[in-house]
Amino acid sequence: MSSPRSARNGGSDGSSAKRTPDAGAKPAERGIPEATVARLPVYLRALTSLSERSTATCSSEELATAAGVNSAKLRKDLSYLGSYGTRGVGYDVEYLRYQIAREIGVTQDWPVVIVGIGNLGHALANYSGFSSRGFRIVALLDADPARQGEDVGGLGIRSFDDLEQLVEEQRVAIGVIATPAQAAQDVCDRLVAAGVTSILNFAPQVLSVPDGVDVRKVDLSIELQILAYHEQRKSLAEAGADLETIDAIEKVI
Amino acid sequence: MSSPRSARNGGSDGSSAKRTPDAGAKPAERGIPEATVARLPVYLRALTSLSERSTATCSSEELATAAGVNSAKLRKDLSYLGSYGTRGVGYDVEYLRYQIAREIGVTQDWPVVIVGIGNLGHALANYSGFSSRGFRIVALLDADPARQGEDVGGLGIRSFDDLEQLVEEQRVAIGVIATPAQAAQDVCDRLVAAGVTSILNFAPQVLSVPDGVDVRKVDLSIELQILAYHEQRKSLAEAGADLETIDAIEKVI
DNA sequence: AGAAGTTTGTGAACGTGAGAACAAACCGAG
DNA sequence: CTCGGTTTGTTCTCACGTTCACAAACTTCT
Repeated sequence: MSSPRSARNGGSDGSSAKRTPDAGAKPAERGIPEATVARLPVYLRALTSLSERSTATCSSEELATAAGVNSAKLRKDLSYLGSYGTRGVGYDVEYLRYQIAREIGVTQDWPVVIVGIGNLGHALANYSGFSSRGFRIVALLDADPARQGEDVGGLGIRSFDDLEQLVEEQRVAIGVIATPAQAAQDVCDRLVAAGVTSILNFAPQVLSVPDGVDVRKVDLSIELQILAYHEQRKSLAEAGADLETIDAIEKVI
Repeated sequence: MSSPRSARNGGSDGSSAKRTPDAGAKPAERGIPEATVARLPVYLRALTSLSERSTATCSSEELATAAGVNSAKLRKDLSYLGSYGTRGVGYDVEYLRYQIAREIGVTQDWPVVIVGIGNLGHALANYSGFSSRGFRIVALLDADPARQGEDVGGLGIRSFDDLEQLVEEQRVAIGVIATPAQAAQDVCDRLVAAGVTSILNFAPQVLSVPDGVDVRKVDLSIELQILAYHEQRKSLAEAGADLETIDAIEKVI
């Protein structure tokens, strides 16, 4: 895994983007475990929800329930950020919310470009959850001239050739790929060359990127297939048969 | 976690749906590790791609590269399914592809309902990756009468009230939720009551379901936030400053 | 047939994550 | 001020996942 161009995918649960274990020189470098990082946005959302209901403080138990995890895990996750709670009392909702937002980095604004404005691209462009959480879509790009000029969610679709200029001018660090699979790697290469260092990939395609670039993938059909696996097991189990036997028989066939 | 209605979310990397550890009576029960299950669809896709290029056999190294993992992990994953390779030679592409497809359960056809046909629902309904991989969308449901009747990808949008009848008649086991967050739990409850036992949730909302029901979530803004976290660390590191110091200073403020 | 070269499958070491349990710290009542 | 109740932060243990390393098994060449 020391090639200059290694795919940074894998991980334990479908989508992922692990940083190289030894990204820095120091051994620990105050690193928050990846599993915890993935849960922080969930806590943030739960806190926002509590805040909207004018809740001033909450216990780890309440917050954990709202976030769908157990309280021990929650407390351990929060302990990586620091000691922001008060024993015997709980957490101040607003304070904790700000601390998590700061740790994730969503107190600042992140400009984002979306490439590939098909069905999915349209949905992403219209998704309000981005702007409300520190992300600002600065451009919608598509290689197809027929689509260019069309207005989607208040933004015009522009040529993919505008990419380099855009990234430089607006300091875009995050790109979203919503193109067909066969175009994904080329688009990815252009994004990286233009200076994008974080990519969210919706195309069903393994992307290979140089070190220092993070890729996370969201793959709809993979999620369904994982569900299908469990569903199949359920129906087999329901049939009251011994799973090993069935598998053994099927394999012989 | 023994409540009759426990949220089955969490997991190490964003989206997930762990089964209860002791789902069956036996200790092992030929269970394939969850992390492996999540990668099988990736291998399946890589094999399909190789097959389309008329490749008859491949080594674990080749397949691993195509799937974006390292070869040791690939071999270990495949070893949970059985011994389908030949030492000194590699794997027969077609044979292995069928074995993985059978293990996942995509050799059969899975009827799927999609609830909530907004922007995202439209995109999902038009996504060709479902049908080509063993999933058949049997209905698009929406509670909004204004949307009902509209044709999306060859299917008419129907009333959400048709759900129960549909699930029974077509033996639907998998449901996709693409509604706004505030409707998600209600829709989820209706789906479960109707007999759906696997749910793919796109709404930014923690769902609570009874035991025996699997939920996987796909959350776009969470993925972006995870990227933002790493992006922030990158820019701090690039500034050449000691991360601990910066964090310490910011926290005092 | 035997030797040399490949490649799989797996045992063992290592690292990471989850959960239980508990001491430390805080609040409020008396 | 002290005591009892509450809740956090942390330690310890166990389970899971990843990676290394190598024997077993196969092919090919001589």
